[in-house]
Amino acid sequence: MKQSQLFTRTIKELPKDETSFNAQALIRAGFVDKSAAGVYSFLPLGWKVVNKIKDIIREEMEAIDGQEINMPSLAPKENWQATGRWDTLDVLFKTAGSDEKEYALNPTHEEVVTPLAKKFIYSYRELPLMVFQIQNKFRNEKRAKSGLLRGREFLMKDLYSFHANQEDLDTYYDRAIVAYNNIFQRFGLGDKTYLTYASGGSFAKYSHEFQTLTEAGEDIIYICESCKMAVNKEIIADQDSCPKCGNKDLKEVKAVETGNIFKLGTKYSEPFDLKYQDKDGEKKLVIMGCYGLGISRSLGTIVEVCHDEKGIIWPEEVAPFKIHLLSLNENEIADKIYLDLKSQGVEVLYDDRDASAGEKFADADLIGCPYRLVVSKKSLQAGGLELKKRSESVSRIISSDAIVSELK
RNA sequence: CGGGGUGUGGCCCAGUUGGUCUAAGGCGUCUGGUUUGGGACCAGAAGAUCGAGAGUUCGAAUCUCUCCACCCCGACCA
Repeated sequence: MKQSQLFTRTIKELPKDETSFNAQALIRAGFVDKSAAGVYSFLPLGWKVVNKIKDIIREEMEAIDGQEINMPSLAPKENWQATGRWDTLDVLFKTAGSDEKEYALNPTHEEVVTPLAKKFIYSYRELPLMVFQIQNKFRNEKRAKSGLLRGREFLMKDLYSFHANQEDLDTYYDRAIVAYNNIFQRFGLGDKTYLTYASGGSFAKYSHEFQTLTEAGEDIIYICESCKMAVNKEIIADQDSCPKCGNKDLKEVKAVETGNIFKLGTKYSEPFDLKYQDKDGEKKLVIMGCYGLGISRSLGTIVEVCHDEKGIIWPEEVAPFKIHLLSLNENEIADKIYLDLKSQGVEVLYDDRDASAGEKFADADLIGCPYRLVVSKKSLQAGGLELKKRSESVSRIISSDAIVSELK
């Protein structure tokens, strides 16, 4: 992508109506635009990151036998009345159609996926079944805050699993934990993300959250450093030690809930009467699990965790582009390198603008691609191009012949 | 939802004891020229219902009332 053609530009000054780092950096660097409190557009750079995140999630969900689907954002009022949540869930956006039929803008999809599953699950032979989607969710938060960390419309992956019995759910749940760990590892958040015991609501003793350590988070958790588990403050009263090793020396930290997985049991199969016929011929309630992961929230979290005073430092797997190629008045040579890299499938953002060196360097730091490649008189005299990692301060010269093989 | 704060060209802002405000400056944009290793310089240009509505007044960005939006703290967060 040529930066001269890129939709949106970087801005020098901090947006005055944002104080969270993720929102400031993402707006300044041109990744997102805010249209209302907690409602953001993703611009080309931001959407590229979203798609990297989606690809990772998709791979890991398919690896645990999830099948991707897409459910509607609108759900008829009756679905939400069936579980009683039409009246009790205060974050539910409600809207009316022209026929005065009322709908919910789905904040989660148990009320949609359960009746959907009912249409296709009849026998134990169809279980287990796992479906997931990556979709916009709507929650009418009393107060949207912290940039992308708490929005009213946001991107989320939600997977739902259907099982014949509790043991099968338990086994699958553990596989999901492994998949989630892989995902956060690939996001570059592995070291900072803790599997955390949290409230299970009315239907299970505990749920598990994936909490990523950052001061920008609004949750308080207690971490056990020896086994990398944590306990959410909300349940610390009944769980004052590490649930895994019994360690009582827990450390209080702030974190953001990037994922949350639940054993739903029959909470939703009951109201929708989702049953299957077992080997013995008996009709039994399907046992369910749900597994959420905030995509836009993860994006914001990555920015909170991976940055310095100059800007974002994208982990390689989620970076909008691998390389930021800067031409300092050497567009002829840079054009060629750009085309070479592109033809080899290397993702390059090429700063071909007629801008000063200082502006290009500042933008490269702000946007935060993992590698910066500079073509200038100076670099050519030194024997090629200057290559620098965004995360490091040292640079080195590589010959133009070696670039493609080095960076592919 | 309670408390606090802020709304002035696309962005950041000055101006608010009412009076050359016919709204200043910086960034960005456009034109011309000079520049090019850490957000360059010169000259010129375009761009504003001063958040909205109502009111007070000879006169309102400035005062009053109502409303709206955004940010922060708190509460809330299957």
